[in-house]
Amino acid sequence: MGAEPMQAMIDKVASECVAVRLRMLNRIVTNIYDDALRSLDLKVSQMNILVAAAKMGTARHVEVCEHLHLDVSTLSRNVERMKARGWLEVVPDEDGRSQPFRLTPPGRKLLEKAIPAWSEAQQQVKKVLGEGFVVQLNQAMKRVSQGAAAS
Amino acid sequence: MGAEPMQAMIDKVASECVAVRLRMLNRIVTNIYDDALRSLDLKVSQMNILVAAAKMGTARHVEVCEHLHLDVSTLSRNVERMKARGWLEVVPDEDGRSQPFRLTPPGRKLLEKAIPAWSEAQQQVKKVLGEGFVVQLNQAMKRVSQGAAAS
DNA sequence: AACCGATAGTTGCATATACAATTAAGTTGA
DNA sequence: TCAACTTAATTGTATATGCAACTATCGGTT
Repeated sequence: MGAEPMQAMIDKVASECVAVRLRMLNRIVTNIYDDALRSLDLKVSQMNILVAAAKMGTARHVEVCEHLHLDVSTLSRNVERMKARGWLEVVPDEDGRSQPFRLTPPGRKLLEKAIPAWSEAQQQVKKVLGEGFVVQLNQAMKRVSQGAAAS
Repeated sequence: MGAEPMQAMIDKVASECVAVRLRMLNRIVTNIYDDALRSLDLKVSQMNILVAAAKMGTARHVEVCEHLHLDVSTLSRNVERMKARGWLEVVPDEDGRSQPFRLTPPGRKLLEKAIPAWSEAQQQVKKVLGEGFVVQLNQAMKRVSQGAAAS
């Protein structure tokens, strides 16, 4: 395997690289959801955070990051933007280090308005990607979530 | 389906949204490849462009964008960075609008050095995601590439 | 009480991404 | 020929992302 001519290896990368395809699909799918949400001035990345907050009630950064496999600095900036828009608010906490946040009423309202648009995008994406892909995606995420904890 | 209580819908988004999982997996997988390539000061996003250029010889922006499903403005900035690093160069063209580019010798050299690191990351990712996922990913991309042309 | 290590978030910096608007250049039709 | 349209790429603006370094706070030890 190590002695293949270079051009063959380049062809192999082009035709087999998981990252290329996953990143492409991510761009395509993200754009479909973002299109559906555009009239609400909401992006799917932010909707994910709204949903996480809605589920958690009071959300700590680290918990959300573990849940979404996001770097804490990324979440910090995202939450900042969403606080500025009035969708999230900080909840006081005895621990002076932590800045747990929760949905504001306008944030919840927005999430409720977003759900019909989400449903359309979700349906469209499932149709395009196929049921088999969705099943495998869920399984892969389960595996990764377990494996990531171990590393 | 339209009359479900809101909390149930939020739970549904949290548990079923394809975008959430695909974006998570994209972050995780991208980080694995980027880790493997870090010593070369190369990211997998840029490696993808090097590979496309290597395959195409002389690459026009629009062609690369169609191939990778990338917005042209995104590619423009990426190519800009990679030209600045000496990995790509513009090829003169009769059409004054087009700025086709190709690998420079250092760009090719870098790509060759990157391939062993890529192989390790690729192997690791395939093991974590499972063969079933990779098969479905390839199929989904085929479907999307055809469907995208029609839209 | 003072120090030390761990933990929670933020900030500096760089890249990646896309939409909208713009610039530049080619093409076409009156 | 020149105006209108089209095509190729860049630029303005904003969000998303992650690594490294930093700040602030908490807890435990001495």
